[in-house]
Amino acid sequence: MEAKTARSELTQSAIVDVALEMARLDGLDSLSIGEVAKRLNLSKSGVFSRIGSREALQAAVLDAFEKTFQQEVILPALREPRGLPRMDAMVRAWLGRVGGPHGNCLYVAGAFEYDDRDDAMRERLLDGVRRWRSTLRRTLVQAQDAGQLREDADLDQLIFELDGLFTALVREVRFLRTPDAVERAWTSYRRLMAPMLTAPPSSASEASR
Amino acid sequence: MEAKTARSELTQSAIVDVALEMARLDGLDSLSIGEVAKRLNLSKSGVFSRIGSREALQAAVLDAFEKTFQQEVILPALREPRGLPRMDAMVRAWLGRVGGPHGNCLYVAGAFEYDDRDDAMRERLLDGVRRWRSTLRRTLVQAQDAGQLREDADLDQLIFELDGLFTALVREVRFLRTPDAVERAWTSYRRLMAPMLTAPPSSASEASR
DNA sequence: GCGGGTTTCGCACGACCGTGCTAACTTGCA
DNA sequence: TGCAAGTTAGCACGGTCGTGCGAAACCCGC
Repeated sequence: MEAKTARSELTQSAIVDVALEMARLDGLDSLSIGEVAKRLNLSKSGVFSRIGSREALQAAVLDAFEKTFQQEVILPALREPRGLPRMDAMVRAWLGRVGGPHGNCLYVAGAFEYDDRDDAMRERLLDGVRRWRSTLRRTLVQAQDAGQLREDADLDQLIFELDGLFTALVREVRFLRTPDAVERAWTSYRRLMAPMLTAPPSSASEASR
Repeated sequence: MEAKTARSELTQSAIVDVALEMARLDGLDSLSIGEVAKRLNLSKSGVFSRIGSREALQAAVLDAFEKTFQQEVILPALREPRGLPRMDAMVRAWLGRVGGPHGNCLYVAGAFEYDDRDDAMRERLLDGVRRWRSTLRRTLVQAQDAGQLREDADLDQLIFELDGLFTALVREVRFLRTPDAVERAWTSYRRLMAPMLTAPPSSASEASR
């Protein structure tokens, strides 16, 4: 089960790669070992012996997703200065992702697969979402510290609306397939932030677009 | 397959009832005929012969959901005067639903099950969402006609944000299980509408809360 | 009470699921 | 080169799935 050779690690990561791809399209819950095996020209038990169990595969896929999420959304934003610019960068990266080919977000779509459940996978998903939200919060607090965001801004409310905007965008792009959905989301973001800003010199949130 | 007796219609509706219940919890896609049969103490083929096929059952469930949606959200609002009051009533009914035991919305959750597909069920779901949005639009237009909503309000943008708010709320309540999520959604709704109102005498949107 | 139509059941089929077990294969080290 | 360890395949098991088909049960009009 555990990887002990270079080769096994290679197939392991190939498995997780293709499983992540599948989970993005059909959801974490409809991952099947047999289908993964078919796409890799492996035997079902070959895949199984590598990953240990279906649930372990789902967990590994979630980890892999978290990694790409960090890579594509959070890490680039860390190159921007703390506070609003970093916030804008994160939002820009997030919105950009949804438009792309790998636009689906397991933290969004997974929420609706596991909402009325109570198992380990739901907890895992929750952890991911909580991490993401605490990153948002940290950035917003830094914006407050920098004097860019009003001190009396209700951060919980703001985070609810921001994460809600992301959720809505995924639905709009992938289900409704509205062509200008990303544009609409940008407009929403600006409208959302504007009243919270401390009389910006030239609307930091708008300028960074 | 078709109902020809009073009794058959009764079992038919019993089947759809329990199937709707199940679809609300686990999603339209994980409906299974065997599970429905088990919960009704019927044989699997008994259920099957009544509904014709799994897909027909899903369609019937969707129709039943639409009916309850009309009943619980749209119909009560029609008793309010056109325009903003009716809009507020619809939103109030919607938000109230999510808090309740049957809070899940197939138009929201289903969107994430069928987003990357291209079959008849997706089309059916889309039709439902489009109907709902056109109801929203009609009400907003009536609010404009009544001089309550600014003529230059971007209705498409507003509808995106409103429906997005509903989507976000479902996730917040059922997945995150944030206790005061409905309160947050109300706050969002008021913030969303406020800039669009035509200098209200005493904020119609707030008063109706 | 009996007959005919309607409804439900029992059973079977093939497909796919996750998971074990054992044998075959590949690889790296002595 | 040979041996041991690690990796994959083959196969089987029990389960659930949707779907068909023929027989049983039921209900209603005569």
